[in-house]
Amino acid sequence: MSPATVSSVLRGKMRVSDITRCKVEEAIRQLGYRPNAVARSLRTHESRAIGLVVPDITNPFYADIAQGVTLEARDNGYTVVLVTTDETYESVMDAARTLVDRQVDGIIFTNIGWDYPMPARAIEGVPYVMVNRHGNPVRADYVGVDNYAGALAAMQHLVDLGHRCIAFIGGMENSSASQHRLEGYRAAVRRWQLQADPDLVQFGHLRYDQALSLAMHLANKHGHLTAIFAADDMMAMGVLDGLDEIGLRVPEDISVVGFDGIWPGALSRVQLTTVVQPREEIGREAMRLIQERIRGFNGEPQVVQLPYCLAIRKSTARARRRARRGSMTI
Amino acid sequence: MSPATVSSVLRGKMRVSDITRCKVEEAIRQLGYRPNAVARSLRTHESRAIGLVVPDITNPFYADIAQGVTLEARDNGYTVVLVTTDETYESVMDAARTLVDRQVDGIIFTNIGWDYPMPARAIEGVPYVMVNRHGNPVRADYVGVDNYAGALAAMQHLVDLGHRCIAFIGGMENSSASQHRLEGYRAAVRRWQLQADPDLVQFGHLRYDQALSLAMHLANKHGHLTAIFAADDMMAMGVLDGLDEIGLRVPEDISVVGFDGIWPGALSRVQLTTVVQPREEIGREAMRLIQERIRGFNGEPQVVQLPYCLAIRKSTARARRRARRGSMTI
DNA sequence: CTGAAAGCGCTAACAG
DNA sequence: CTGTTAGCGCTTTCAG
Repeated sequence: MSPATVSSVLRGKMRVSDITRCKVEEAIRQLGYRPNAVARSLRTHESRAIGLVVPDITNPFYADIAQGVTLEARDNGYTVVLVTTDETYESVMDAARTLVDRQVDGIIFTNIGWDYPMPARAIEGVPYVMVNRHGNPVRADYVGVDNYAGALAAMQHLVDLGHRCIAFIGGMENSSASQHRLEGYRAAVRRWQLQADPDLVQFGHLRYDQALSLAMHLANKHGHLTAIFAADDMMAMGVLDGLDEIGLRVPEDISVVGFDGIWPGALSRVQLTTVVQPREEIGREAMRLIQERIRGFNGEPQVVQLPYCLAIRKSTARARRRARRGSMTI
Repeated sequence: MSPATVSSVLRGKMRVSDITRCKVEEAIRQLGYRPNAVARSLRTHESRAIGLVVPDITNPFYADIAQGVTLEARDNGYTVVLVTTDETYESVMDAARTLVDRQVDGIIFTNIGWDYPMPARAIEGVPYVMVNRHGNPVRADYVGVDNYAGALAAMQHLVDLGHRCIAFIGGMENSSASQHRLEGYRAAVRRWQLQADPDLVQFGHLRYDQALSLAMHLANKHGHLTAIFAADDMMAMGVLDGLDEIGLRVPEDISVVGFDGIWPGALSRVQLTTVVQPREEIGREAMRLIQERIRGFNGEPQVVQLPYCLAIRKSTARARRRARRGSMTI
């Protein structure tokens, strides 16, 4: 039996008679034959693998996205090559190069800086999509939520509760997501004429510990501060813990809102109010977009904004004047 | 210039003169040439890729292990192919087949059943290591902690606090990790003559929601119950939330101990006492073991037990008789 | 020290 | 409908 015939059977081509097809299938079963995907890739220039670039798989936000990507990939016969970066341009490009060298059919980038000169030479010709952050201007397909509107909704919620002095703790300054959330915050400050002190805007670089100390600093310095809006849940949880540390109660003394909707925020002990993103669905959608491109779709960059949703839990409440620490109750 | 020469330069062979080496390197830079890893793999029968099989990347325990694997892989020029399973034998074998077809150099399996007939035909010849669970008997390299001793330490801590009626919520029954933790629990029951009721041992299958309802059930049914030892932190957090739900306070009414040491348990709102495993290090060690095998090491299966550590936080306290719900305080 | 040639396992194009 | 052939891009003998 010729290799070409076997190949045809495997690929389900219609050019082979039912009788030989059966014989081939039988032989395959007998010998336990498994085709070599690497040889196939070399020949067809298609690896059926996609690269997934995340800064930190340890953060449930990315883990959830990875879950979505992985499931959707499996359903479509794709395999996922996972690469982590340290958020620097160099490491992202390294990741891209590795992936391209391995001939992945496409790359999904999550959370990379919007000032990166993508597509760089490293990924010439390989389709890619951006998740959660996009470039400036948008040069590739993007999936995420409307960060501006989400932030505005969070702020609106706080304003409805009577808060007038609200701090914002942002993530990475070179990220479209952070910038749009900050714009949402600023729009709210203008629209409802909230206290507008530049010192109320700080950047915690998406890190729990930085947010923790920023929260302590802000709360101590600004006696009127009654609410903090953190640009992601990791930071929001840092804020919660920082506030605990200086004896401030949430939500009685200070309200806290996060962004993302990772599961630890929903624990009954935490009950973080937050703007929840459909993370797994974002991952799946990214996988769908990349497949379109792989199949040759060549239209303008698509921007897919999935719906967010404000989960009002127990970290927010009506604004009340804070009792000063160490003073008598007024 | 012949391809052979270029190849020699790339592979750092000593057979090429410095002068041509420079010329080649220059040309490579000029043309932005990047070698095709797929072609190389086909030729050398080495893909420099390893497969990582996890049940659920969304669980921080696996995410942390994946982080360790990924970092160690990157440091050694390996790439990680991530596959998720649904914990069934079939899906694990599917994952293995996919990985083997793609010619990965080795596979790291986390948390697969110990009754699986590994090595199965699917992975004949491809080295693999098991993380957190091993087969029965041990047929491959394994990395984890001493689950028996860890469980015993957790129990000892509870006994030291005066607890005599302690429930155990286990994970998967067909897992070595769960079984060893259960043995630790049973040894403690015998050694310190604790209350030994078979109904105090339940299985929550590593799921938050199942542990949540089991905790409510156990606490309601067993009035003397003063402590619960959950076989992993996800379940322990379910226990915490279940207890909250029926108005029981932790640790005043009931103490809770977990296993793993995932970060959400350390939040100041949660403060879960737990047996912490060095998860990232476990991932790194798994990657190291697999590389030894890939390099041809062919000795007996190695069992690497990394040190655990009991983190005593705020979910455990001295045992006290519980006030019965709805009754007056005694 | 360098080049020519063979071939990894597969698929596509072409003949029979 | 089936078999033969050529090559995907690389590495590795083996000659020169």
